[in-house]
Amino acid sequence: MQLNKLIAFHKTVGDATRIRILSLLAAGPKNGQALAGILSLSPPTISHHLAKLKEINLVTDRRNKNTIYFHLNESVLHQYSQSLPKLIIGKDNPMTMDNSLQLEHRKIVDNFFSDGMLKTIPAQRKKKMIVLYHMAAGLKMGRKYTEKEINDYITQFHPDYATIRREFIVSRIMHRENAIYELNPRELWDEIVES
Amino acid sequence: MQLNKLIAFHKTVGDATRIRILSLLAAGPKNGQALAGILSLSPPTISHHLAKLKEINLVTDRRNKNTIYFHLNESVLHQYSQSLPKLIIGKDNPMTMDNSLQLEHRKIVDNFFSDGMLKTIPAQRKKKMIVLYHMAAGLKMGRKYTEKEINDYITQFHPDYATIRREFIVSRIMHRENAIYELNPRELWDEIVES
DNA sequence: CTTCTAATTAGATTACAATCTAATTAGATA
DNA sequence: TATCTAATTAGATTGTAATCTAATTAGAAG
Repeated sequence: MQLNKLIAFHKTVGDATRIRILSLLAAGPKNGQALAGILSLSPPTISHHLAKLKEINLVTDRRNKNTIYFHLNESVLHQYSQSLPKLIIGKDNPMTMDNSLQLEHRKIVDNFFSDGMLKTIPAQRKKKMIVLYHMAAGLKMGRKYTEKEINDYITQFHPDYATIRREFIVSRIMHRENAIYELNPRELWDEIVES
Repeated sequence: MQLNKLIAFHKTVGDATRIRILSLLAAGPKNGQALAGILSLSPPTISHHLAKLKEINLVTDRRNKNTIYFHLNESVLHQYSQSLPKLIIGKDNPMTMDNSLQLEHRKIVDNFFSDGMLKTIPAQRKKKMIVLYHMAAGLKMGRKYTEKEINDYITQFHPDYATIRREFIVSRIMHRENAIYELNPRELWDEIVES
């Protein structure tokens, strides 16, 4: 799947009329005039859109007597939909936080935690980051937390919630806005932990 | 995820320049001038594209001194990429059947299909089974099909519908009774493909 | 408070895309 | 062959979007 076709796919599909056509075809093949009627558009306009959809093989046509029926090609839809993340970041599945825990990370976590409690805050930057990362894994991306909620959450790992809460901010794992706390996007974390 | 945002996503991402920006940001955060330099575009043009990417939250920005670093938000990319098939055909995975496509199956399918069309019918039994299995995934379990419907359906993958229709029968993916075609129960398939 | 740097906004240009009406084509059927 | 139907092509109009230069803003740093 090369770049140009993938861009063409997204451009083609980034149009309300064409999305409506695809939705209609998903229910079964239809001919041009039927589509024109349902969508209140002229036959040439439908022809125009179908031509674009056919260009990328999202739609195929089959004639029966005088009428041409247009069919949705579902597998092309799936193929293209899955290709963009693959192209941009080299994979198609979001990895979960714990998937990124390599053996080394696991060791460090085992060393610094006992029965789930953080024994001491690591002095080494990298180890500290891994430990913070581990604790933050239980917070929900996109959720907003009050300061009290954060404090309560942190005390499940360590009594000194103030220090650790501060570390979450300075390490840029979280940010605070008007006393509301929230996780930063995942990709930012990676950059931090790798560094 | 509502329609308008999804269309906006595809429109936004259906542009070569923005794809290049996203690819660059996937390697790590960059500031505007860096992007302008790499892409040989003016800073206002970069600003324009980044504004569109920020509108749909694909990109976030964070200031450090005088420089603003732009970050890719991977999870948004995944979310949107998976939403289109869900919207159009009511699910995001190619059929329950295709869920069983392991990596190996995926590779074979990618090899034998190009833009949804079957390039050649595999000679190896196992590969042929996987390819047939893939094509049959768009048929509905329990539904009865006329021969013409089956022919029409198959031509979306390959012009030689007669051969493939016969393969469906001999492989026991489908059966025919009084010129009516119907899928065999799933559990029969598994046994066939694994064997 | 002035100056520097990076980013954005304003405004213009150019290219492309959605839609229409009118004309044309491709097959089917009589 | 003549005619009918559905689809496409031609050509015009209108709207949107990519890109540039020039002017402006937002912070940082002296």
